[in-house]
Amino acid sequence: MVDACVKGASSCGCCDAVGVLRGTLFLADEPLSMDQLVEDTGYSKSTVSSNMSTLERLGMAKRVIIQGDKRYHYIPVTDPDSLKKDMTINKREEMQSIMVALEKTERDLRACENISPATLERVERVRRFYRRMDRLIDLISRYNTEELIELLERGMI
Amino acid sequence: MVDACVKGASSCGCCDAVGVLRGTLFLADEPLSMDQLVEDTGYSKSTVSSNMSTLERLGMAKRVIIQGDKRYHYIPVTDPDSLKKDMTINKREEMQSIMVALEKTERDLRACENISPATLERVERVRRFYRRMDRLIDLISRYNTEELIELLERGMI
DNA sequence: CGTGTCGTTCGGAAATTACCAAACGTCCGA
DNA sequence: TCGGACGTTTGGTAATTTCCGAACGACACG
Repeated sequence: MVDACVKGASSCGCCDAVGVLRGTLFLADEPLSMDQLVEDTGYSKSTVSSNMSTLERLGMAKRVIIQGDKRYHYIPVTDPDSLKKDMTINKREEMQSIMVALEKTERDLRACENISPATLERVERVRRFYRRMDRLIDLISRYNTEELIELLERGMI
Repeated sequence: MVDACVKGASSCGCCDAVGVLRGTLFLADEPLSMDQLVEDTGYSKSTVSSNMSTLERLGMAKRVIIQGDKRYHYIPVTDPDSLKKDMTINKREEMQSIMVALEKTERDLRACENISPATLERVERVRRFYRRMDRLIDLISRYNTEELIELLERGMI
């Protein structure tokens, strides 16, 4: 399980520790303090601290306050809506940055004297594609998973 | 433009060179030989060779034969269907590996004596979520982008 | 105001990764 | 069968990244 989290983490550019921490948190029975994470994972306190903040930033973990304990405790984020939301947001940002670059490239190409029409056409086509994909992800984020599946299954017939 | 490709490459776990090569290829007017890629990017022949094969494996570039030239030439893959296909395939594989891990974890938890019901419940919930997402991506891969947008826009009303 | 507990930040060491140059294998023509 | 053009594979090195321990800042309590 931890392995799968490590793989997932590395596929979104994070180091192994992020995956290990996520997996540990995910399998824990109760909210874990930083000391417990240090003990369970074998990483140092500083490593746990910095990587837990990236987990938090990515929306994969949350801090909670335990009554009568002044330390922070972490819980894994597991509700479907949050998970789906994070997925779409990440994908969306990726799309946006590519689209910005494509638009700039298109402008540069047009400004240039001896442009190759084929290249320009290619840039345009890819830009159109990304614009569509962006729109698609936007639409997908407006539905919940159930609705989407139902809608698409209905469309298949 | 090349920058955006580099960012995109690093977001799927590839090194910068993969992005640079992809961007270079994308902006080129014609199919490029390895020598030209070496010259344009400044990387060594060995680096270009190995990274072009990963680009090929990822479905982002293709080899073509130019008449009267025994060297390989590369072209960027830019048609929407291929791009979408690769996106969904990659996402799908990611899902599958997480699901396998979740299933194994669930089995292990059940086999264990003193399991926490809360943990088991959490694993089940997340697994259900991933199963749904997998189904969703499967459905998405069966349509083309236009159809999907139309279907979802219609559903919005 | 000290003191102790927590969590974060910082500098350097260790491990990993990316890259290059050289050696190697393969294919083709002479 | 030799020689040359191409592309791939293989150590070795340089650069990056990860991680740790120590120092630091914040906060609560006596």
